Amino acid sequence: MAVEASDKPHVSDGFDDDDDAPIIFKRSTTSKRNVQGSNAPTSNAQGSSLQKGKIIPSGMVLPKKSSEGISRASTSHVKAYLVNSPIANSKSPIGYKPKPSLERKIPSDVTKENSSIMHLTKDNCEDSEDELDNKPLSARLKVNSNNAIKANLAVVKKSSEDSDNVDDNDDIPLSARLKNRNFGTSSSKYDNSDQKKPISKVQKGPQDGSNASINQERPSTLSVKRPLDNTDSLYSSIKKPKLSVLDASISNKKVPIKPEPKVEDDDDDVPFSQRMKKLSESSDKSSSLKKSKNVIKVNKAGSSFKKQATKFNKFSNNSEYSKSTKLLPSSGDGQKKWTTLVHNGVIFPPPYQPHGVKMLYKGKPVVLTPEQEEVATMFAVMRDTDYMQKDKFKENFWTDWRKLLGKNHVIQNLDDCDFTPIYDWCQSEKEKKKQMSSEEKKALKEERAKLEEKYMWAIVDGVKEKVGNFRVEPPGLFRGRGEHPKMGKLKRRIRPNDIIINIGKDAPIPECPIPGESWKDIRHDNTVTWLAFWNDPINPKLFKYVFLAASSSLKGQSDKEKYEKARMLKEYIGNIRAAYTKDFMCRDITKQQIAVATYLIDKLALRAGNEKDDDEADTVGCCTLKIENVTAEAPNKLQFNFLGKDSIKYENTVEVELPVYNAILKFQKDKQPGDDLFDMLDTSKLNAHLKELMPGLTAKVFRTFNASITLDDKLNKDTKDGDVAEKIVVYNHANKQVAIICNHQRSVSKSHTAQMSRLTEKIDELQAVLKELKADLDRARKGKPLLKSSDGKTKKNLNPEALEKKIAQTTTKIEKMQRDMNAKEDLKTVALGTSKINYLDPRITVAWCKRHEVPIEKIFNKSLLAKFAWAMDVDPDFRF
DNA sequence: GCAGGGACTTGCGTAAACTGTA
DNA sequence: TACAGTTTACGCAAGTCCCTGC
Repeated sequence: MAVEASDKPHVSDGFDDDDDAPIIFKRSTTSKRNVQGSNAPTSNAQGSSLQKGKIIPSGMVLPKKSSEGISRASTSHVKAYLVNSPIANSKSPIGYKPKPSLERKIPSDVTKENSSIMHLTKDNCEDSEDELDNKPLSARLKVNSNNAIKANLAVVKKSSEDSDNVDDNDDIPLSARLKNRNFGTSSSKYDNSDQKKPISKVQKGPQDGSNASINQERPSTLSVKRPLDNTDSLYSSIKKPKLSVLDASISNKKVPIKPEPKVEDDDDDVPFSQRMKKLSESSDKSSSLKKSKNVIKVNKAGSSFKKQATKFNKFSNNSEYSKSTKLLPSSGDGQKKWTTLVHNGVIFPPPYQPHGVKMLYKGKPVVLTPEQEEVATMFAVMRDTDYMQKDKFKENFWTDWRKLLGKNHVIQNLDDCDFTPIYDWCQSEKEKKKQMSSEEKKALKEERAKLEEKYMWAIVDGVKEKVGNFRVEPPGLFRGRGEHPKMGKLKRRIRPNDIIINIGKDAPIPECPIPGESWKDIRHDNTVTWLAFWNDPINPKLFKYVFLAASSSLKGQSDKEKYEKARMLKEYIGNIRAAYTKDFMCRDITKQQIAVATYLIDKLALRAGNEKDDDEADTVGCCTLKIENVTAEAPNKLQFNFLGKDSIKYENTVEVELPVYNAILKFQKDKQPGDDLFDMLDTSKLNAHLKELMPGLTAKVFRTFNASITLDDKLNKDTKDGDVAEKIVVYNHANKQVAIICNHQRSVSKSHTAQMSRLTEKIDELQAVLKELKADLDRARKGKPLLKSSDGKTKKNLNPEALEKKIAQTTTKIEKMQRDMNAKEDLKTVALGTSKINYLDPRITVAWCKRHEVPIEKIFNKSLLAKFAWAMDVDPDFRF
């Protein structure tokens, strides 16, 4: 949904019938919340609980507004919670400072205060708080983002300027950079002009049945009609046979629902691919209408999308099976995921080939059996890694290797082992491989591809889909991250009788590729998406699965549902924040802990934090924070310091609301280091509570929501006129903000410093050339002969026009290098990919590219284009 | 209500592939 | 064309969260 900021944006309770009026969100007051209740959430997303007909708990927080959509489900269960929402009925949500409306005060002059606090006092203007309701807390931070973008853009404008504009805080943990931001800043106000545009577009009809939260007051007959100008024509033209996360919420709409045409219902049990074929004619009609509309709008960018579509079509045509870039109808957990499934199982790594190179023990060569040698080689190749500095790694390796050696082996301790001969042999093999001619490399690649071809594809309901990881993991030493207690243990070879295959009942059982062996089991479970699995040899309680690739329809559908659920949170977030704010001072300690934990998850995009076993690395998330992970700094700052997922350090100091600060002090009282901060809480309790606030809501939805809305907001706020390169700078910067919020870090490349030095040198050289050219131009204009070049050579006399051209070329080159250099420095510790792959709704990017004529290939690589094929048809006006 | 099994998503490091430049 | 530098794809570890059975 597009929104543009007015000078005083605020949040309205509902939607104005006036299509042309800007969408205004206004934080609801007590009395209005009941009115909202009549406007059920209709975002095209819904939790599985609804699908399964679960009763919606009475505590459900109502969304601020509904979406236009098509209800395909019963609405009875929705009505139940519409009536009973305590939030809607609450009179004084803020316990410590009674106030009729739900308010967290945003300082009126946040830039001056430089505070990240969200105040609760009444004497702050409602406007500023209202405008923030639909933004992630992180996005409210006072960011130096604009400066950074300007810095990068300035390079384009002023090539000769130095690179002072790059962030100088790259050595600070990503999360810590947040502290420079101001929660509650109005820097990311929606723009009113933006608000208007999309609304008018969206109201023409939901592009994917999910976009819109718009025009809830429309007659129901309108909302259930399948719009002809739906941007996702194929998708839209196909009846979704089952309720999805997306659909159920639509059903919340308290309006009479126009039934779907019966003919479509009959297709419920027909595989999607077949339904697609069946419906292709009708969809063609609508899509052609839609396409013609988009072509006009999209112009140059449109051609890029068309090219992409052609690529997919080519792929599809090459196959004897249909290849869909559209999505399967949703199916919730425990429901049918496929009707027919055919695949060829998995491929095993080749058996170990002994090299016969002898390692040394106390300086003497030792003969090893092939099994012993294989494991010794695994250890030898890790010589240059950090694992070799870790005692636990060596200890675990020694324990497992010793079992293979036997007690009476000549090798009696690891310290006297010298693996250098094996290491050297591996290095030389590596080198040999490197030295192979390109023909040899190509031949090897083709040979491998030929071997693997049959495993690469599965046929799901008649559609050829790529398999993600069809190669069985080879044996190796376990590379647990951080201080994993099992690092270095031998990950044994997986054999066919470790593997359970899942396949369609009528499909041929994949032939076991190892003669004389057989699969552990064959299943025909169509409620799951995995094709095969085996028990993790390191932790047999865990499994390793073979799934379809990210580009598959099944994964795409799941992805889309994820983003729709996050979009739905946008409708609920205001009331959810009000609800937890109310509980900050609750006497019920569990409630209070839930409130504070939810606040942290919302504000800092923390992960939920499941309990962990002792045989895993000691990392934490929100619910598992230990008291030493949070340090209170008077008057109201909290300093976070812990190891999160993958043992990535999270360091951040933020100002919080006083009740949160006090609550943390209370939770820490009388506890010892190592004790849980939230001792009354775990993720299941937290998620159960969240589900009472919004169907399907869990802690991780906040991350998706925060990430996507931040991208949407920043793109729309910061994108200015300019060339594609400038726009990409804006995009990358928005992407960077998201990565910082999510604490997506990467280690600085070893060659970073050298690369920067080289770039600096090159820029200096070009600056010298430019200076010389300018002097030449000056002389040429005066009709004087050119001076000799710096190396003493006589220059060819050029006319002023030619020199001007050269100057322009050199300037452009410098600008590009400067821009690349700034970007490189700016992003050296930030991993942009993770958020792009997992957290940013691709429709935001696609729509932005269309609006601003940026070729989508500049933002999404080949894999992402395939993964997000479902998002490519999005309307240019799409807003998260 | 809880524990644990099970199925999936998220995440970083690195090998492999690709691209630009001399 | 070779090589260095950069980007992408892959591998697999490590999360989240649902479901089931006691």
